[in-house]
Amino acid sequence: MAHERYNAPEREKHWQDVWTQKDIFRAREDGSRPKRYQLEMFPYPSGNIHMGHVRNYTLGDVMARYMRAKGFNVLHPMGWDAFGLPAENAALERKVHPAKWTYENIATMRRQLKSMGLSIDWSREFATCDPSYYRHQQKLFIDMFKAGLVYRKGAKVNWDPVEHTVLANEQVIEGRGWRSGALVEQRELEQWFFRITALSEELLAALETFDKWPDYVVTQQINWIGRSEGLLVRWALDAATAPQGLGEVEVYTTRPDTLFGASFVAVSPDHPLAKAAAAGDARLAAFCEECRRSGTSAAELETAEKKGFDTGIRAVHPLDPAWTVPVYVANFVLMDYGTGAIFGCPAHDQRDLDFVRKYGLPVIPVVLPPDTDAASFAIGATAYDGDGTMINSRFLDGLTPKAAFDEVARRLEASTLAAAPVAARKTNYRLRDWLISRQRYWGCPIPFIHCDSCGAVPVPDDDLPVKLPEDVTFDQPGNPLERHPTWKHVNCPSCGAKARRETDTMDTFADSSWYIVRYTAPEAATPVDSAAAGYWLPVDQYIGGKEHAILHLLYARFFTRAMKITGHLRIDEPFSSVFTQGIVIHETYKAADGRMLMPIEVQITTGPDGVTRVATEIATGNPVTIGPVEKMSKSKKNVVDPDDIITHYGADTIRWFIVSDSPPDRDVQWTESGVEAAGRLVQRVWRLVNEAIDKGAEKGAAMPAGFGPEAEALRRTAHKTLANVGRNIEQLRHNVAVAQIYELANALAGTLGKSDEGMPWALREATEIMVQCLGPIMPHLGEECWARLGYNTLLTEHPWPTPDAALLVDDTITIAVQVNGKRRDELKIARTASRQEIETAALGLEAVVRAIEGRAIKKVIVVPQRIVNVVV
RNA sequence: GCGGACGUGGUGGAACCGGUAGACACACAGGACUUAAAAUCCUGAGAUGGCAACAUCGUGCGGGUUCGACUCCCGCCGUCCGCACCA
Repeated sequence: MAHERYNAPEREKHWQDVWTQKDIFRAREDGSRPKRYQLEMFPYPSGNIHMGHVRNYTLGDVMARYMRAKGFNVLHPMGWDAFGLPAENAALERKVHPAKWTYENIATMRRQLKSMGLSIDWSREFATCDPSYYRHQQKLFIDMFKAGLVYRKGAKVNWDPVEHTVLANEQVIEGRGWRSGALVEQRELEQWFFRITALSEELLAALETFDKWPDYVVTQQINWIGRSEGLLVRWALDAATAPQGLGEVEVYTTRPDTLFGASFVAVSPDHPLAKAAAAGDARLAAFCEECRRSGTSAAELETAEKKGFDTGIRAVHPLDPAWTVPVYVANFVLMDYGTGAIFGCPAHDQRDLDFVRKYGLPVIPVVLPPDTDAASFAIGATAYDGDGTMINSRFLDGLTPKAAFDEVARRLEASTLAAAPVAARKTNYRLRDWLISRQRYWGCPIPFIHCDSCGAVPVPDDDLPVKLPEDVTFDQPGNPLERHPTWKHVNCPSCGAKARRETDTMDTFADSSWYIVRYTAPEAATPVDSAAAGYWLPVDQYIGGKEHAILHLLYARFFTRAMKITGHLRIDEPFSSVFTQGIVIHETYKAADGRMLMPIEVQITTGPDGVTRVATEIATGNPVTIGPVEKMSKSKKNVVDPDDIITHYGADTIRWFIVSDSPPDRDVQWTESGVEAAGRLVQRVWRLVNEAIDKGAEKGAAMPAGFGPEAEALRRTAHKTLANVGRNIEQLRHNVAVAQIYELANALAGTLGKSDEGMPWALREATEIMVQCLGPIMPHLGEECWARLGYNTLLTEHPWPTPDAALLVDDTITIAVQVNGKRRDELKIARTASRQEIETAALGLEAVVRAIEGRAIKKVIVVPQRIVNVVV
């Protein structure tokens, strides 16, 4: 019987309408079922969805649909990370208001996401730029301020004098603003900070329990927090050389064991000691100024020379009052780490060694590497930072560095300088407080009012939200909020005097740090509905790009803890499990005249050798060079528009292809032939299902008493596929699940023409299993087949079947037989066969006898159900 | 420099806890159907030698452990990513 082709675009629309009408993806709290909060990182509404979105949301949707079928009460929401700079740039370039631009993009992208057939609860959708969202963020901000987790302080920023704005480090290119080209100034501005460092230790400690996070993410977060154990050591300054009023300098060190190898002390150009010394020394002042001016970009730092300036001041060694070392101002000492001052031990620190070689200071080795002769040990061009035995260190000699560390700490803690202990143990962190002030319009207004007498006063609850004014223009540089005629002029909520509204807005990372919580009750009058949050949180699985492995995840972790401290939440961590997906890559194409071409402008054929791929430009017929496979990007032009694929092939095809072939955590290469294969599979499944229905048993027919071998084999394949597909989806190995569904489809196709006892029943069973297995990945086709199979219920609402355990293990198995580790034959034998039976059968195999060549058998290793190895 | 990941046919990848390497898919070749094409279906295929049976080699390179290594250990090489003067 001939069957119509499956009309994907038409049927997909139909099933999406059915799902919407029945409202089946709406999530409700239900204590009778286990909950599952499945979340993918919400998109920035930049204009259109791209393949990265398709991959992200497909991976999550397959999981959400599978978990739903497994009986979980699933929350799977979607929203918009809608504040941000691109909207302001669009306003600048196209004279369109950021809100209009943003909401138009949201409308487009919502339509595109819906065309993918995602099982999203759209009733919970929100955009972070909506006052109904950010008013609660303002409330959280004020509560965090009251809890001491928000504060203001002066901070150095990159100031663009033309744009009148602060620039991120990435926006400073060779010392100039990326947009204006103006020389960037370092300005000290009062800025708002989150006190994330207050939680350094607990943010670090909890990482140890993250067994369902990628290891690399945990490692990167550990490094980012950067805990180190050290000692604060106060060095007295030689009074004869020190500036007036300065008696000491405090350094931070993780290697107090190497103190007897010290040859200098160095301070940052911004250190008070440097400033005091520069006050009386014009050349030093000029040196400090030069250090401040030099770039802070990674590239510049890498090549920057280690430079120092001898202040003439001498510092007294804390373990020997008779020993002094010079104090330098050095460009490589950072003011905002430790104390902004260090002591240098060149023998055991490469950077110190480089510095000392330049300025001719002594190098004293104090750690002797193992199995090295003390008399001949010397430091050349390379510092030694390994373990060993202390030497040249008086009372430390012979100790390990670790023991020496403790001994120095003990002695210095006990001795005093100016009536206080010389040293104290100190744990330091690389993590800095989170600067969130942005001198921008399109962000969440910071809800504070500056009053000359009361200081920074929070906006009262009743006055929230502080809404962005809509009547702003972008025709001049700077922050529109600053120059708005009325917005910032308000009265102090505390004393009533004339005051000034804060015009900074928040870093958009703040918006995305708690949206996961808001999804649990997006309409709640308070930031959090504790019943809803208590039911749904934490997120059971979070899926998104690797680029957010550090900051976004860390900030969301911080917010969760801060919301607990301020009484909004009762959990510590937002994500039980995190998964980071790879990117979508594609070949690049270059025409002879150097133009990059898009994939749709290029036709690929196979060359005369049958292997080489040949590309031609469709419009001109000219040859095209196939370039490297790279991340899809507009500049490389190697982008494929998801809309085109969905229109042409349908959503199921794009979903199937994007999870095929490559493991989800690796990059996936988009190929035209791969999409065609996915499109073919859609039609093939439809044909197979129809043919199987023609030849199969009626829906609900009684299971026959027995099955012939062909029917039995099909049943085994079907049940194994069912078990494997479920397991692989749970482990986010979608590509393997896809391969297994192919295997079942192949088995079904191979069995269709065969007649065997019980075959009609087995055909229907295998077909239903295949449809259910592909349902989470190709939900529309799944529904269509399900209806064709005679069901008037939805596949989406049908429980995931339990495989028959008896069919998952074979009675007869095939095991390999090796001779001296080389496979020589295979053996079909009962699964329950004893070692002796297996050995006898294996030794009787003709190929095995031949391979033994009459040699004496030393031993036979038999691993039942696995392998036999004959050793001769 | 520090940290992390990866390396398997022409291609993407599979291989559970150390047990038949190459599942599945792409590309390719041959065949069926067709006047023909498209679509579809079937078959083949790691490399080398051989008509074949079969043999040898084979998971980046070099060692090691083991009856047996893509898998574990040691040392290299290469690619990619993150951080980067952190005392």
